[in-house]
Amino acid sequence: MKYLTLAETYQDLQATSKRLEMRDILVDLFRGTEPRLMGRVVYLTQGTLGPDWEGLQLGLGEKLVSRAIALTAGISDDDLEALVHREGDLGLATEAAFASKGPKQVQLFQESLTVDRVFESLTMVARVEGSGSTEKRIRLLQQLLMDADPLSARYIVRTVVGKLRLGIADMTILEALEKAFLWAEDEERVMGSDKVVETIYNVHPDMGAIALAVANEGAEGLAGFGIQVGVPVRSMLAERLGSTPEILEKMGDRCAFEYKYDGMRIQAHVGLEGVHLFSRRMETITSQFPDVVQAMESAFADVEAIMEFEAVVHNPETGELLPFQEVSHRRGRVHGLAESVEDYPLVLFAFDLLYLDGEELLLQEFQLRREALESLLGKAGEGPIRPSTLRWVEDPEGGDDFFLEAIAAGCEGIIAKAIGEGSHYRAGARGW
DNA sequence: CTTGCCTGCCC
DNA sequence: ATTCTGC
DNA sequence: GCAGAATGGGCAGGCAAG
Repeated sequence: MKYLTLAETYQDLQATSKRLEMRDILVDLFRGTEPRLMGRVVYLTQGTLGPDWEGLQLGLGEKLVSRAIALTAGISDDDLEALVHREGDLGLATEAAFASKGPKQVQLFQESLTVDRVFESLTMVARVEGSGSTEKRIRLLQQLLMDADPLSARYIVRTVVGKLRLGIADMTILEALEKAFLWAEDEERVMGSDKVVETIYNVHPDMGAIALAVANEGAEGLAGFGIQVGVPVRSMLAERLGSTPEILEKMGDRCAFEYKYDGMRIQAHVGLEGVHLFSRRMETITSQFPDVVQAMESAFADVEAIMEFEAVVHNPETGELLPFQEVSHRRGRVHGLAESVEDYPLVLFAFDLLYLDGEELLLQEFQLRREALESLLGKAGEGPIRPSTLRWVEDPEGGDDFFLEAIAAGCEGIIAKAIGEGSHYRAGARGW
């Protein structure tokens, strides 16, 4: 498959803002794609090269990509900057530069770019490291752009800087996958009626792998993708509500209030093969938190579980909780890990349990998950792992006190959580 | 060796 | 994280 | 109400340059 085919599809997508139309453009693309290529096509359309937890980074942003473009098009940095200003973004500027004096001129003997070539080149860019790697990354991108027609160049550049701006993202791609491979040809349904693919994606957020499976095997391909220790579950998120009446309307008269800790979210997976930690955005952060790994190992031996925590730096002498800024010193840390563990000691407030010893708890009501969590934590004993502070509420009007209490405890506020019917864990959605 | 740009990811 | 837009 | 894009503050690491 030519990359230009993909680029033309992207152009079509940009031409409309109607979501159903966008979805159908993607459906046509997917149905016309060799199954073998579906993983790569979907990753590129997402603007990635693999699942988030694999941590591939291109390591090129606006500045460095600009250098590659200027070199390839044979224009000065200043000229390129002027073009960006005129055209609106770096992708369009590249297209314009290539169209007027593009490298197409030297292209008589080259084959046009394929999806494979683009994907593999970008993967190479992501893999380079060490001294001289910046230069090498730029050169690799330059070589790729050298063979690109103007339209392809627009989207390659946007992919690398991480701003495809197609008007579509995860949800639309998932719906398109569903329609392309699970619906009969020409079938029409209410949008989002089944959401089989999305449901799988929520517990196995690797769209390339899912696309490949569903393109090759249809619905049966989805069988192998259930919730699994070691694979992150998409986080359920909170939305901001301004007032008690709003909370009442959203949650009904009975709900739970919980401290909203000013820390960093960690999804912990413990199992027979060790501990895995993931960030809210499904990045692997295991090696950055050896203290957390150790705490999990000693608290949850012989257990298989997926739990969610808010990690907060505290003062062990006073028990005082410290603000987000403190825990942010630990994010991304590779050097001086032992010192940072000392300097920024963590408390881990457990607030949800998604999986326990072969049992999926995602679909259970909040009370049940909370009970299971507390009983699991009961076995953990003393230590940095604690249950989040929670209050079952009969009368939400009385939430003001709890709010003030949370603020006094060093928290950002409170979170209202629905209970009872419909209070399952809504992975990937805003529901708290 | 130190400094500062650049990138990526947390909120 | 928040804010804005279009459907 | 949802999906997507754009934007902000702040931190650490990797690398290039001095």
